[in-house]
Amino acid sequence: MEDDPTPPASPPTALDIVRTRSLASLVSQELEAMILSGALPAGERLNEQQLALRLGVSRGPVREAVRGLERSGLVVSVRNQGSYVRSVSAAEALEIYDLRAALTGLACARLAGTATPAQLEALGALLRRMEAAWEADAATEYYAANLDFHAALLQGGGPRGQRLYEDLGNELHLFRRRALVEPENMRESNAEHAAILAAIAAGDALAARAAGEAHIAGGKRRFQATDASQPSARQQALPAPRRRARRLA
Amino acid sequence: MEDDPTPPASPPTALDIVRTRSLASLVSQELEAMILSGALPAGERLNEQQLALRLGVSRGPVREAVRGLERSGLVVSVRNQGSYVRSVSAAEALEIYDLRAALTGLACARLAGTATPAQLEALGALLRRMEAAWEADAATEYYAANLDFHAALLQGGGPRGQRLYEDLGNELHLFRRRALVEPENMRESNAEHAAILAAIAAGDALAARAAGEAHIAGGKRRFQATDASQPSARQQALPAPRRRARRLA
DNA sequence: CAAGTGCAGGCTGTCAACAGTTTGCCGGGG
DNA sequence: CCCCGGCAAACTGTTGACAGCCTGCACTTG
Repeated sequence: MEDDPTPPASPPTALDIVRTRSLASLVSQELEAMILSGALPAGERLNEQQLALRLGVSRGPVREAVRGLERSGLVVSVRNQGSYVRSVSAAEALEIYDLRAALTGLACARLAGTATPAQLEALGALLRRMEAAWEADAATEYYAANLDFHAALLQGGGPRGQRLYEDLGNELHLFRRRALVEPENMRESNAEHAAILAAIAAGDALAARAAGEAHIAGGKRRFQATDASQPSARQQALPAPRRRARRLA
Repeated sequence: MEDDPTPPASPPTALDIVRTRSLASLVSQELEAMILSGALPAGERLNEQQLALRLGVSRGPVREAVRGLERSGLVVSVRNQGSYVRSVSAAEALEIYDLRAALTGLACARLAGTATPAQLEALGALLRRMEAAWEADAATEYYAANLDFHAALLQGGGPRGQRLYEDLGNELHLFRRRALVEPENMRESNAEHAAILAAIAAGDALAARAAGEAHIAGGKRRFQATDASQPSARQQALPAPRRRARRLA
């Protein structure tokens, strides 16, 4: 979407950012990115002072940001002890897959009844993009297109479900470094994508729902296969017992 | 830890509360209750100073609490302008029903495979409680038992889904004052409850899922019927344009 | 040598104050 | 009569500072 009836879709001016976003929201965004990128691994302790210093702000906005992240499930806090990047257990990861499957199925079903030709064409384009990426063996490109495909799917389902799906996907990143889509899986995964699109295009809500659910279930299966996912009986609730900065002398 | 590995389910001591909960979390809890009870209606502006004064704390904890509520969808904030209790449009309310249906179906399906006799008995007891409430024409009692029944259902599904369901239920309260369950609806609703329990007891995951979804879909239908739900084309994004405290003189 | 105790340091929880922005009101001009 | 610029109040955004708690080390004691 280059330009629109709304203001000329300008790349958000620096001035606009300052005028519309508070420091707390920016810090929240930054922390979320750091967590999802792995710069702050699961179990890591969040030192407010350190983060504030590093981001060049006061502790207030940092605390507000952490509260938000706590609500969204990326962080857990203990009074007088600190906040930690949440670690997701294997059981929780599997449940999250189930939830995403239900959400995806719902979105696909609705999309089967409401999809416009433009939407169908956009989905088809993403499908071809993934196919091309698979043939070129470009894993990261496939990964990006895959993300876009799912986003487009969920967007057709409704705004609330979309946000839920994104949040759950973020949480999934907290189960260790997730295994990226393996090459041999790309083909299987994309075949499922095609099935989803076909059902939507046919206007068959039930089939679309089943295909959407089956796709995420397949992802869950592939996830279980690659990641042995029986590390220890249960992951500890508070992984990093507060690593203290070592005194110099 | 007075005398046991797991202290005898003591009602949380005042000291424990002080020791484990921060002011921010308590304020968050309080604000949430005020919003859900209708004391702070949808669209209402949240004045930080006023709330802080009223709750006897500083603005810091209030701000942190509001950030959490913002993430959970109960509040929307605009920089330099304030925070408002979110108003949910009719379209959003309907989507939320769909999401809850999917979540409930998922939980029922899983429960059909894992339910213990104790869980089945507990669900049965709640069912009878609702029936008794219906015969006694005790709407509030029915309402409470209904809440418990659904909570028990979702509890069997998994902790993450349960929290999601609760959050969505809370959001639903923001669509005006929701109409309580009408007397004639109680019987229909409870029949659906019985169908759910029967399917779970039979261990039929597919039927349980369908029954769970159908029940929420029924709720959606009843919701649409009672609440005309076409108030105006779309609800304004920022309902209360900042009512300013009137000067005295 | 093991266990218990006291102390220092760091960090969180909370508060009060300052700066910037928005809002509503009032008066002057077209 | 309507519109517009200036003004003052209120409120939010942010910061810095203080108090209390927890942690870990060192020392003492049996």
